Order: sequence, then C-alpha cells, then structure tokens
Amino acid sequence: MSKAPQILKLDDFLPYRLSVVSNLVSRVIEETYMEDGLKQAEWRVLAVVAEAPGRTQRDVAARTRMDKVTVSRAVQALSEKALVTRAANPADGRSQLLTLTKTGDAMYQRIMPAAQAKALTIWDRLPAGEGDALFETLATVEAAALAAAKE
Amino acid sequence: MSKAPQILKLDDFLPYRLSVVSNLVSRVIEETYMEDGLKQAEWRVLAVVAEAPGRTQRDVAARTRMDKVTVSRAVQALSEKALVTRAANPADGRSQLLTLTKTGDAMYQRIMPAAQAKALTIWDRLPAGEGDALFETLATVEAAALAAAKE
DNA sequence: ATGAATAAGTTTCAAATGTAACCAATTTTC
DNA sequence: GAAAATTGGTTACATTTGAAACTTATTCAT
Repeated sequence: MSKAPQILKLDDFLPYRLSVVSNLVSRVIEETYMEDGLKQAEWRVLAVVAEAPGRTQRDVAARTRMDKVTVSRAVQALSEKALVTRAANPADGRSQLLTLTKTGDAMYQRIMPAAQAKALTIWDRLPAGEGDALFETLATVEAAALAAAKE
Repeated sequence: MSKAPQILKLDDFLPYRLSVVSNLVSRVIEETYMEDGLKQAEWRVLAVVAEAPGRTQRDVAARTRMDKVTVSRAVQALSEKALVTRAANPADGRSQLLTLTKTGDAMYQRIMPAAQAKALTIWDRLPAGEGDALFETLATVEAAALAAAKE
C-alpha cells in the first residue's frame, strides 16, 4: 500500500521547491559579485572562461546552459569592461576564443573565494555530509530531467 | 604535496548548480500549464489559493516568496480570466480575500495532477528514497540560507 | 567545385520582471 | 484622537529576457 495523495500541495511540487530555494540562495550570494558591478550572467561567463581559457561563446553556453543571446551580451559587457578578450579562432572564422585579461583574472581570483566564503555560511549550517549529498542528488535530478525531457 | 584547488569550479558552486537544475526541471514541467495559457506566477497563485481559499495577496506572496508586484499582476490576470475572485476583506479594507471560481477550481483539479504526472517522469528516474531526501535537504538549505541572510 | 543546409554570433522586438514611487487603509504613539 | 509611521496593493519606469530574424562563415551533397 503506497501513499497516493491525488492533489499535491505546492510544497511537495519539485520544480516549485527547487525554484524557491534556488532563488533564495542566489539572492544571498549574489551580492558578492554585484558589488563589483557584475551581473549573474557575466559572473558565470567569467568563471567558466577562467576555468578553461580559449573557449568560444558556444562552449560557454553549452557548459552553463545559458542562452546564446545571454552569453553574447555578457561577453560584450565583459569585453567593454576589459575583463575578457576575444581572439580570432583559427579553426572557425565565425567564433572567437575567449580569455581573461589580467584584470579579469584578478577579479575572478578575488571574487570566487569571496562568493565561496559566502556560500560556506550556508554550507556550514548543514548537517555533515548533507551538502555533498545535495550535489550528487542535483546531478542525478539533472540527468533524470534531461532524460525525461526527450521522451 | 596534496592538490589544493583554492578556487572552486563553477560546478561546485551551490547557487549555480541549484539554478541550473531548477531551470531545467521547470522547463520540462512548465508546458503542462503553459498549454492552458497560465504563466508560472499565475499557476502558483492558483495552486496556493486552491490550497487555502480566503488568502490575501500578502499571504500568497509570503507563502510563495514571490514579489508582491508579481502576485498583484498574477491575480489581476487570473481575475480577468475569471479563475479567481476577490471578495472584500471585512478585517482589512486594503486587501481582498481570494478564492477560486468554479472554472478556476476545475482548472486546478485538472492541471495539478497533470503537472504531477510530468514531475513523476523525473521522479521515477531517481534511485529509491533520493527524491524524498532531496525535499528534506532543500528544506534544510532554505532554513540555512534564511539564517545566513540575516547575519 | 557550387549551391543548399547548418552553425556561431548579433540584432531587433515584444514580453516579463523588479525597483521605486505612489495611494489608500490601518496601526502606533503621544 | 490626530499626526506619524506602517502596510496592502497598484502603477510607472527602467531593465532583463528570450524568440525569431538576420549576417557571415562553415559544412554537406551532389
């Protein structure tokens, strides 16, 4: 005999709960890079390029699941702020290879630890192991959602 | 000499992972109510009012953590579509008591199970118990974030 | 090779969102 | 019990967002 409540409450609705908690956590941590005049999208591009310089916008979009328009605009903004540079891509004339400038890298080196520290103020309030478990579950859910999407 | 990656990768960054997975899951399930011409905010208001009729917009906003402007607009839309009604609040002349119309309730009764079914296509791909664990962890993270926010 | 189809990135436009200013009703305070 | 402060809700505005159209470069088929 399994539980079978016909109508769930909103609180038991997966996408709702994910969204609420995600927004909340974002808001707490955003201030870290907002102070430096970075928007969320810009911050993500910065981080991904820092991770692996030489990526194209296409790569960044795929990696972060951001829209390509969003990425385009973020790169433009970062470029204007002289935080990333775009070099011609010898392999493909349509795209450019992204790298951080010295300033960009410095900013990344400064912000990421700060954001991390802020994230830790949440992390530290979780029971031992729960944080790690969450990451694993999120990965599983991600895979499950991807599979469910294409069915 | 142990590896010491002072700088985390974006994938290990809690708000980022939450946001990516949350958006993904939302997108998969949204179509359920999008087909009925409901936006996310409207859908949430509908669900919360269905849960407990007689709530005010203030209540709904608090309950869902939505912005009060968002709630205001959603209620307006739902009201125009004749899915909710606003009755005068005897206790406070500024606010109104929200209830579902017959049509609104019918829509809720139809959509919620459908959305749930869609959510199940994800749920069913998770290892046993993992889904429940996720909900618990989300609650914990929520509390932790709230605590961290006001420190 | 050469034209058709596809892909990277940008631009445009319309819709969605949030912030701040605002109005009206309520509560507080003296 | 009136003025001040607060609160529920709406409006206006500025920003953000994504979808679709567009441009240029690349790949595919023949």
